[in-house]
Amino acid sequence: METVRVRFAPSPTGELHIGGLRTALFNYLYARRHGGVFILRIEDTDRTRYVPEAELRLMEMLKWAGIAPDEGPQVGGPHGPYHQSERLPMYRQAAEELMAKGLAYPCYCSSETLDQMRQQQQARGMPTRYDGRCRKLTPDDRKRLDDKGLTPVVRMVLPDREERMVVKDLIRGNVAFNTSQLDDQVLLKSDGFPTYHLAVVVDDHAMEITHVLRAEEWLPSTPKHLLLYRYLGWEPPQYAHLPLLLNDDRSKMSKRKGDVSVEAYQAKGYLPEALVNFIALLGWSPGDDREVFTLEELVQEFSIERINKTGAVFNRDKLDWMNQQYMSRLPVERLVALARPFFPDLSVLERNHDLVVRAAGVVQPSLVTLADLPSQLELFLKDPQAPLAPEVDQTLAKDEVRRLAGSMATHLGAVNPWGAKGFQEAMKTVQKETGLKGRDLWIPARMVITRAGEGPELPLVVEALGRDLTLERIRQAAQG
RNA sequence: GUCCCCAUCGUCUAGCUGGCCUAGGACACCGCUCUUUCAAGGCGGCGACACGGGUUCAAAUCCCGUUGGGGAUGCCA
Repeated sequence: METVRVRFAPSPTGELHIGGLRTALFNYLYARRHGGVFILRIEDTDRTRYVPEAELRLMEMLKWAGIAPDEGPQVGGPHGPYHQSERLPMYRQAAEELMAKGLAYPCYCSSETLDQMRQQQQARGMPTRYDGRCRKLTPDDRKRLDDKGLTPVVRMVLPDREERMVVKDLIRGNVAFNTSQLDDQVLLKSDGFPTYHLAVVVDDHAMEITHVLRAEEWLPSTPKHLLLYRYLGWEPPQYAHLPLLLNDDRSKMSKRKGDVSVEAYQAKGYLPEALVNFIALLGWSPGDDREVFTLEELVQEFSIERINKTGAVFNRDKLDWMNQQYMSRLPVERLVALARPFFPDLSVLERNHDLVVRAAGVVQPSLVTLADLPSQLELFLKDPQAPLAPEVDQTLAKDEVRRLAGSMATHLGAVNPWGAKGFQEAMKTVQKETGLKGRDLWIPARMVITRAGEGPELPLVVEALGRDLTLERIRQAAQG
């Protein structure tokens, strides 16, 4: 059996879209599952939308997600170059071959002419298609137009006779189109760059792509591609059109309503493993109730047969849950290391590394994203001079609470070894001595130690804080 | 407008070769519990086969239609 070769072919027009990441992921998974090759090809044929930074960042994002390509601009490979802008001669040659065969022709119509044509057609309730007027141009006509300084585009010719084109889609089955609904598609633009339709066919063939896994929005243009394969005498790849990722209102996922770029989720503190796991489950499922998968497990389980046909809404709540799953499984040291970019002041982190790690272990189960860690750690690292919340300030100002703090200082000072258990024991003595109990004891005690009204279980906080810090805070409260 | 795709809880989905489905799981929501705080955790609850026709002893599962949603209709990808 031939080696599976699949590609992800984004255009560098901005940040990598979540939908793009999912397409890349499915291609990656399919390649890995079948011992194939995953290729990255940069479709930079639209110079008007080109964003210089985009390509590099896009590749960084793939790396971040753990799905770096086997062949592509950075890694190279035997089928390069991997930028379409560097493959112009190949497209030109294909276009010329088609023109020589009478399967393509130069078209001199201006965009104004085309706009008008479409408007008129729409007004009459007709399908909007190029009417083919430039097909009839004689060599003399063309020469005259060339001499006028016009640069034509190259359009493909549709079959004379109406014909049924069948796309064999691995996900949707056979999908039939009638060539009478197709258009004399532009293949080469007047700037000499190819359109997507020509470039994708030429490149997929040249790069020996066996399977095209791409978003469903491409399904309607697949018959054009099939026609081109036939015109050029090439064997088309197999197609699988992936269900779309949707906004809450079920329209195609886009900016406007929430974040759609991978960068945005990285910046919010989502873990790549969680994001990948989450989007893998959008449009695909393993067939049982498992939901948490490593990349390796996804590779083992993945199959095109289990991709479904319906578009999937990108649900942030579930992503949060998924991220939390991964957050809670992280080794604490790693958690802290990954969260570094989210600390406003790294020096605090460095000065208190051991404390930070112990404290991170305490708050870990309740973290949703990496970005949550700094704020959750605040009560462990709080500056003694920092202003207090009004209700904390009021409570700590009470004589009764000063006495409580005094009692705590005495009895906690004697705790040995230091820890949650010793703290509990000592607090029993404090309870007897002060006569305080229940909420009257525990809420002020919490405030004495953490200077906050809420937080993780106090014994755990105390254990993580350590003897010295805890006692220091208690003494400060005792003195008022 | 035209063409194409799709249709199970609010969301992601299981169900695909019809009977094991009084439709399972997860997220969200609600309740209880644990916790002398807030979360997290544990337990439970709410909640769907779009509609109408067929086919069949039997349909969420097959067929047709309707409705609804989406996508495509660019010298963008």
